[in-house]
Amino acid sequence: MSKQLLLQMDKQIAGLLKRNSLSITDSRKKILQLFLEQPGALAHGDIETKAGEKFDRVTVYRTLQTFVDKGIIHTIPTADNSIRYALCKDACSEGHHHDHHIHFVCTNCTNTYCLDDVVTPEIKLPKGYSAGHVEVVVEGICKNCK
Amino acid sequence: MSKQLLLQMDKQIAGLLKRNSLSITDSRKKILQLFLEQPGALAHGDIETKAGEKFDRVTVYRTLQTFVDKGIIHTIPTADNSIRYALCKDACSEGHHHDHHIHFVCTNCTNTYCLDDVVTPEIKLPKGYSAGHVEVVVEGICKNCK
DNA sequence: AAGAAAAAGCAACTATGTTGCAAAATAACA
DNA sequence: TGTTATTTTGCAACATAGTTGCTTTTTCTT
Repeated sequence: MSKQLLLQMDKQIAGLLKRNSLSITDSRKKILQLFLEQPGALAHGDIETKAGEKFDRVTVYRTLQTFVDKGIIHTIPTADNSIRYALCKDACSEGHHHDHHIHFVCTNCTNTYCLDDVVTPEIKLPKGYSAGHVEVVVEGICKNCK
Repeated sequence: MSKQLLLQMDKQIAGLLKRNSLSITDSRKKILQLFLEQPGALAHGDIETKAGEKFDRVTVYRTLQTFVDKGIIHTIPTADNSIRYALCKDACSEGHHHDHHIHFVCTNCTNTYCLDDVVTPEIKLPKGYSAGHVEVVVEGICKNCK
């Protein structure tokens, strides 16, 4: 990556942190950068591997938690019990997520993607049940692997 | 539970194990019984607590894995990263699950239910993506808690 | 009932996640 | 810009979750 692009990204990251009234620290910058560079979602393990040489495990956990609380990233549940995280779109704000898109897990490359243009469908529930949040995860082959 | 009902359940359990060519052991019987008694899904922790005084942790892990492999139970992913297990309907067989129903997590009682009558909707994916399995988890209030 | 096969139990280990506290970095402000 | 207050980090210790190899016990087969 060019020096200029790095500087630009640094500004973008700093702005994102400021907007969420978070202090700007090395670990937060590094972890946000990982998300911005990555098209899909990241599992905690990925982040620890990629950023972990520089930062303590605990810091990674706490940083991710902070980002989730602030609505900067959101979690994606998967069948193999490994939570993945992905950047939220602008509409998300603290304590008020708008994650009405579905998630896609590629069984070939194992990447997880947010399909931001695919909204979760209405689900008709049996009598007596009332729906809150609806989570849809589709497994299949992504466009890069087909 | 009456003695007669227990005997009947024992027969049902033994049959289920035999049909899946599994040997009939105390732990398998006990764990299956837990699933049959329980309306909702069970997390590993629940099972370890309820059956764990009698059985080794490792046995519980291996038994659940065996049941999943045979298609006797299936897993339900949840947002809090705790896999839950529930009995499969008859249509499931080894390596070939027919879990086209959705799952419901009650935010009040925290129970997880299979809504067997609610089938997963068709999802229209962007160009290039091909869908395999679709997993839908709805959060809300169940009919017992409303 | 005896031998073969499968499963359970045990021990040890790895991975994952959490908490309290002291040290270091960041922010606020004179 | 330097000083203090606040926030965040790193460390240590702990708690929980899950795995693997191996021996003993149980179940199955005949």
